[in-house]
This record gives sequence, C-alpha cells and structure tokens, in this order.
Amino acid sequence: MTGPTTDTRARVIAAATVAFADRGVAGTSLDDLARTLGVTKQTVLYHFRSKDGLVAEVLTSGAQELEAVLLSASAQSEPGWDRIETVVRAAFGLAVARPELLGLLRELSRLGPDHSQPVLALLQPLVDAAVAELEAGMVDGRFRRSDPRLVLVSAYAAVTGVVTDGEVLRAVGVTLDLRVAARLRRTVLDFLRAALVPSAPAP
Amino acid sequence: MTGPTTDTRARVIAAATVAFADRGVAGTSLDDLARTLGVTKQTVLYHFRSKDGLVAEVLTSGAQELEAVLLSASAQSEPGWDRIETVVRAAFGLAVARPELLGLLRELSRLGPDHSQPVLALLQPLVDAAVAELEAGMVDGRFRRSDPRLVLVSAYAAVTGVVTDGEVLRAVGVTLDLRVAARLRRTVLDFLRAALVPSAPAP
DNA sequence: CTCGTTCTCTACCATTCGGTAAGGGCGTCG
DNA sequence: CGACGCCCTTACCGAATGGTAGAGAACGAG
Repeated sequence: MTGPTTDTRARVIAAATVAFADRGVAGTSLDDLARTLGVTKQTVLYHFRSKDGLVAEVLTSGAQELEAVLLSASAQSEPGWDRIETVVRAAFGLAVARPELLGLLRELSRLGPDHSQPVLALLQPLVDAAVAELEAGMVDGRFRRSDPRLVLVSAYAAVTGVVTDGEVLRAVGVTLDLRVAARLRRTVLDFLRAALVPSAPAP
Repeated sequence: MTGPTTDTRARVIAAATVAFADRGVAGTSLDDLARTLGVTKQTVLYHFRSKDGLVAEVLTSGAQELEAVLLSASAQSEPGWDRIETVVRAAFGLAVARPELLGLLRELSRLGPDHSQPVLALLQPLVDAAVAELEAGMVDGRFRRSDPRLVLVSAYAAVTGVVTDGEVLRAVGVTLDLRVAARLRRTVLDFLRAALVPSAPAP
C-alpha cells in the first residue's frame, strides 16, 4: 500500500524539524530547506501540499516521537520517584540526541491554534497521567504536598529551557555536551527530589 | 542635544520588543510593525537605519532594562537565601509585567553572534556575580554543595520557560495570570530552597 | 518672512516568498 | 511495446519583503 519507494519525504520531515526548531518556522523558507536537501522547492511542495501542510506533518511527527519516548520510559519504570527519574532521564536523552524535538515545542506558541491544538491533544493524556500520578503520590505521602500541575510545568520548563537556550548557556560559560548534560540532569533531578521527596535521601 | 521632540522612536522600540518576543524577529515584518503603530514602514526606517539596526537597539534596550531590574533587586537584599528569593521575585514580577523582556532572550539563539554577543556581554557581570555568590554560600555552608553554574541555568530555564511557553502551560490546564504566577513563583522558590538550603525550614 | 532641521509621507525598486502549471525520466504492469 | 503512475524538474506568477529617493508638513531660530 504505502510503499515508500523513496525516502525523500522522510528526509524533508527530518530536515524541516531541525530547521523549524533552530531558526523558527517563519525563519525557514522552502527554498532554504530544499537547498539543504539537494532538491528543489517544488519537490518539497510535491510531497506536502503547502508549507502549512509541511508544518502540520512535522509537528504531529515530532509529537508522536516525543510521546513514544516518554511513554516507553514511563512503562519501563515503577510508579513513584523511580518513574520520575526514568522519565527525566529519557527527556535528557532526547535533549542530547534529538534536541529539535524539544525545540519544536517552543515554536508552538508562535503557530496558531490550528497547529498547536493537535499536538497538545496528542500530549494531553501524558500530561494527565503525570498529574494523576503526582497527585496519587502526594495523597499517600510518598511525595510532598504541592500543586502537581505547577510542579510539572516547572520541571518541563527547566528541562526544555536548558536544552533550547543554547546562547544563554554560553553566557554562563557552559556548552551543552554529553558530560554537561549528565551533570545538568543530576542538578534537575536533585531539584526535583529535594522538592518532592519528604526525607530526600541521597541514592 | 538629543531632543526627543517625538516619542515615536520609543514607541517603535516598545512595540518591536513585544512583536519580536511574540512572533519572532523573522516573523515580524516592518510593515506589520508600522501598521500596529499607525505609521508607515518608512517612518520606522527613518529612526533605525535598517531592520537589523532596529533589532540591535531592541535587544540592547531590553537587556538594559532586564539588568536594571535584577540589579536593583539584588541591591535591595542581603546576601544568602534572602537575595535569591528577592531576585526570583523580581524575575517573576517581570514575567507578569513585561513578559516580552524574557521572551526576547529566547530569540537570541536565532540571531547571529553579532546580535547575541552584545546582550550577553551586558548580562555577563550579573551572571558572574550570581555564580560567585552561590559559590561563596556553598563554601561557608549556607548552601548545599553543587555546581553553581548549573543551578543558575536550571533556575533561569525554569523561570523563563514558565513565562514564555504559553501554549504548553495551556496544555496542562493552566493560564498565566497573577494568581497562577504567584503560585508558580512559590513552586520554583520551593524547588530552589529545597535544593540549596541544607535544613530547608519553611519561612 | 525665511531658512534649516526634524519628522513623516508617497512612490518606487530589487529580491524573495509561497504556490501553480506543465513536462520529462523511469520503473511497472497490461 | 505502450500506457500509466510516481517523482522530480524547469519555468513562471502575484504578493510581500527590506530598502531607497525625494517631497512636504511642522516648527523654532535668525
């Protein structure tokens, strides 16, 4: 059926994901994009009916990948602090291996609801599950009491901000490589553990 | 000398700051900008030699304002946890009153070094001072031992991310108003206190 | 009143933008 | 072989982009 005789389509999505996250959707022209792929703009427009269509596909593709990684991390861990640590580790893994996926999320605010809504709808169950689990942990005393939604937002902001604000990282004299990412991951996890786990024992 | 007979120039900078932070530099045309101000594009180009020139002035102007607010907050507080809390409160105040200033920082990565370098140079002393103070606190035991640069990055990412990712906030069922900002501020401060202050007493 | 400065306008330009039209190379299947 | 469908091309197009040239309104100084 859907015989992918060529991988051009996939290559366009991959390159567009990087470009959109890096220079923004408005800052990426179809000509630029096509040039980096060694094809013409019309080739891109053959596979996607318009730039808007490309944006939509890039977003849903990225969101699905994001969802898969986080879901897998969640499934491979036990509820409680272990799961939080596993998911955060997965997020930092993405931050190093595919930073454009997290960068793409930041572009959501700039695109209209037509684009952001499908992505948010796809990720909504993940958010709800995370909130529910945090709440459950707070009820039975494993986690300190606070607003789970705000904890989630803060954690998300810390992870994605760290990944995406490359320039600001440089301002404090840090460049994001594997070693720094590992230490940053520890810092964020320390933050989370200190704020969430009542007795906060060092593992 | 520099007689500002009209405030058009200032109005342009203000509107451009908001637009650049909101829709990005690439996503903001001079025509759009001028239209929101009720003037023509050529009026904008009279006050600033080019779009690039406007971008440069918007960035330095925003960076100076940012610096002033943070510096003032720092000056009005005593070293130690009190200062951290005061500065974070000032940052959240900005987040509510002038979110575009923080949003502008995120745009830095997309503009070349020619634009980001002056901003970073201006904010560098603040970063250095913060690192030095965190380090001092860690040496004399007021703060838990960790890498002050990474703590700083995490805190910055948490604050700015929370402010700028409006769409993501909505995804978790939160809209950033005064009340939410206050609770978010408390959450972030709780994070910081739990991670930094050894005995972590509730104030 | 007149001159010069400051500010904003209309008119225009070259380039780039996203998008359309049409055709050619090529493997597959009848 | 020949017709068809897939993939990518060249050749354009109208609109929007950043930017230039120059005229005119407002106004204070001489």
